[in-house]
Amino acid sequence: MQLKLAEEFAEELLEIETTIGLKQTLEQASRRLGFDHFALSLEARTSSDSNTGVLLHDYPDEWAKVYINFDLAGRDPVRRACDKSFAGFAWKDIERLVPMTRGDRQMLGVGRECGIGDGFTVPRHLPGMVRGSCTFVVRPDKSLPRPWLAIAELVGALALGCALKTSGMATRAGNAKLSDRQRECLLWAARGKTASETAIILGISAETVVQHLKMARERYDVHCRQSLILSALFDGLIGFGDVFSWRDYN
Amino acid sequence: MQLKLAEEFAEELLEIETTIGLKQTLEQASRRLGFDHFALSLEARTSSDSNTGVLLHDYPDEWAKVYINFDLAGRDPVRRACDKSFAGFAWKDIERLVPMTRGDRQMLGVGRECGIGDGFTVPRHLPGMVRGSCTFVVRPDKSLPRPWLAIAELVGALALGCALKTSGMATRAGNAKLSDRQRECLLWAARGKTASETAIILGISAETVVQHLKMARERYDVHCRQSLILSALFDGLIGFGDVFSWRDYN
DNA sequence: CCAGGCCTCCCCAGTTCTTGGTATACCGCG
DNA sequence: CGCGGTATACCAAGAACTGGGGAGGCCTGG
Repeated sequence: MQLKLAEEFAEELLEIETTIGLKQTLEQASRRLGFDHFALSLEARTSSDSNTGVLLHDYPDEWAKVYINFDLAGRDPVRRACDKSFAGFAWKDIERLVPMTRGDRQMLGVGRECGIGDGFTVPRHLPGMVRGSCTFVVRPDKSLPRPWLAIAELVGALALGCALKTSGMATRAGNAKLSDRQRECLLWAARGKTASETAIILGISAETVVQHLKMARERYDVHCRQSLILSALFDGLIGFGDVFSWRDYN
Repeated sequence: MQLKLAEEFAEELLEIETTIGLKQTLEQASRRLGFDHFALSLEARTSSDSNTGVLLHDYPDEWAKVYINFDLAGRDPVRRACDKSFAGFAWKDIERLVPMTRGDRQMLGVGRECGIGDGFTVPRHLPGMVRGSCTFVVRPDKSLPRPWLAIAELVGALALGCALKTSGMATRAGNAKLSDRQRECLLWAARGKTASETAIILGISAETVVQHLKMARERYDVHCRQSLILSALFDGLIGFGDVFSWRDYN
């Protein structure tokens, strides 16, 4: 019964092309799940110039103004909790995830005065790329619709995926630009190995490793190792897991 | 009906205290959802110490051996796709997320010969801390149980959260921090600039840039530029947006 | 069958990184 | 006030990387 609702939204979300459409769909979804407000934010992992994010919400104007004018984002405990949880969490349970200061509680109190009661936030991260969250909120006089939280989690995740797609931040996978051997050399380079070390690991000549990396740089049209690794990483030709988890073994 | 099953698991997972208990629960869950195998992995991003990772699975021995002995982790497209998706994905759809080489396809073929057919992987990241995934797999002669994937997503996320708690990684201290200047130099390095180019851009001596990068490497306990950039990128100290969107301007 | 891609190996000249130092100056904290 | 952190600057040796060549063998698709 409830899952069907989720599937409906899933189908809807797959067809959405614009952020406006996404907003409307989320608005409807949050109501049908028993919430009063929603908010979706997607931030590109850039520290400088910004403008590459997505922010959709139907919070009361009052609260939005307060939030922006006082730069509350920097001290928002919900945001901090997003960095600590794999799954969606109720705001009531935030203290189990991160320590709360008096100021934090005060901030939530101000929220309540603006019509923001308890909330359920679905956090998602893609390393090096984006941080996102999708939140569903009830008014202060209501409590969270427990039976629907699992569905909210699914809807939130789908909505975030949709936002990622429509925002253009996601790269659609093209064809692999590198040969298998080239990628292998690149992977060891990303793991911090020098050409000669890689040569020993792969059992080939150091010159060959250099050659593979040379060709790889040429294909990506970059002239240094760092850029090569970053490009391949961004393309998905290598992954953080490939690089770091290896490190744990030695 | 299906959601009830998920709630049951949720309750079970909340009470689990040991990784062994988690393994048993996941084993049961995967069967009841219509899968033949499962695998859960949680990797901490520690630069040096402690083996704080978690790896639980009930894959055929044969496949596990092949995977480890041939270092297939380095060319596993599933792992790479984990860095590109907010939500769970079927292996069949991986090509939409990351490019696949011939070697990748070959690898999946070997998997099939070992009894690993299609799979559904739930990826989760906490920036700067851990990356995890929970995978459910069917035998080569079967196809994924479509109606249960949403439930699998929920169960996977809960299991990852449980693993995070029991592994004790959740509380570990944060990551290395860099000074502003160090980060700035690092950023230009990530953009492919040499030390002397960066020096001109920042209006300081090339030697100073070298010094900043030297200190940054020290803090991250890495000995080369590539690793420094990757670490900072994974920790969210810099982002792809910082590197690539800059590139678009010039 | 042949062209083209891939993998392998080699040479060289020039540039850049890495690592080990030393040094001055500023600032905040206890 | 000293201590630690930060930012700046310099030197030198050795390792590593980059960009320019050339060359043979294997396999695959047209």
